[in-house]
Amino acid sequence: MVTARTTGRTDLLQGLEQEVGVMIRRIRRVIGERARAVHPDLQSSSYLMLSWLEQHGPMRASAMAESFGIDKGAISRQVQHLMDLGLVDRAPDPEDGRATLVSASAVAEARLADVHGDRRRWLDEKLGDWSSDDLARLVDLLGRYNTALDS
Amino acid sequence: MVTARTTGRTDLLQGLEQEVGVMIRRIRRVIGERARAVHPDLQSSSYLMLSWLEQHGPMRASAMAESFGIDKGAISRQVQHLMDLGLVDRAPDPEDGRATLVSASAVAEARLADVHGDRRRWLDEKLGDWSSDDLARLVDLLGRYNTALDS
DNA sequence: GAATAAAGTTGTCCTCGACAACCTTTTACC
DNA sequence: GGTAAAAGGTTGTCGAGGACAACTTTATTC
Repeated sequence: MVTARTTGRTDLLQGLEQEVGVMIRRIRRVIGERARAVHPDLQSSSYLMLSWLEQHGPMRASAMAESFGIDKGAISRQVQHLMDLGLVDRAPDPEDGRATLVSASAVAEARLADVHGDRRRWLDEKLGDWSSDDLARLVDLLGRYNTALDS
Repeated sequence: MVTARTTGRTDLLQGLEQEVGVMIRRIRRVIGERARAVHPDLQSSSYLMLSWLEQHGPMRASAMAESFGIDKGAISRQVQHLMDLGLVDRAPDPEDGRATLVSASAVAEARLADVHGDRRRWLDEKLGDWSSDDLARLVDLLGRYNTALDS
């Protein structure tokens, strides 16, 4: 198992890649459960998008495609999915007739608030022994890592 | 944007979830490129599995399913894919007639060594400003996070 | 020695992103 | 001011890849 004891940078990258690989596979379950808690038919991927919308406010589909680094066609379908479930609202962008602004609906906000409560309980259960410092460090490092991959 | 300044634990979880979501989407591209560097027809997912095998030595399919937390059927197909490309070897498990031990082939080891060189150059380019400490911390925290998700 | 469990394989289904063609609106440029 | 190029979205098609379940083969258990 790769741990912090591993000193070489090459080995660290190796470890990073593997943890990411494991994470990609494992996280699906957790996100999936959370998505179903918001709405039984909500897809995992759309849940992440909805959560993003809730925190960042109304935005264009193209901006989301940019943020997530995925195809605009995929975004379009996700938004449609969220519309079907009544979890997002769409409004024409006053600044650009081609664009529409997507935002989390009131229902979605309420459901997400519930889920955040559940998540808090989950946190206490699974990550109870983590300090807020560790948590903050992980979020910070992940954010920097994501940014670094961008360029 | 959520940063380390965010203090509440609930907010931290929110940030973690979002960074993980972004990461999952973005990392696919990088892993995909790396996979193709090992073999043009190698799938991303199989690359991660191969890399795991190289570092952890021969293991059963069931052990991999356990490690990755995915279905044994998926593992079976991935191993088959790697066999088709000549990147893994299979040997009967002397301790259990039902099981087979899967290991990275000599060819795979050689290719992976090349790719590790490339990855090192990529590291210097993208994460050049990261300290080994930061890298080690990220790997460690990710590992602990993955473990926490398990239970 | 029959019942149960575990290791793999295979078939079917679903999620989800990539790529490309296309339509609409906006912007740029002459 | 009119045409060309670019940007925002939608939709069709495809492939990767995991979930679930049925099934075969070999171990284990009582």
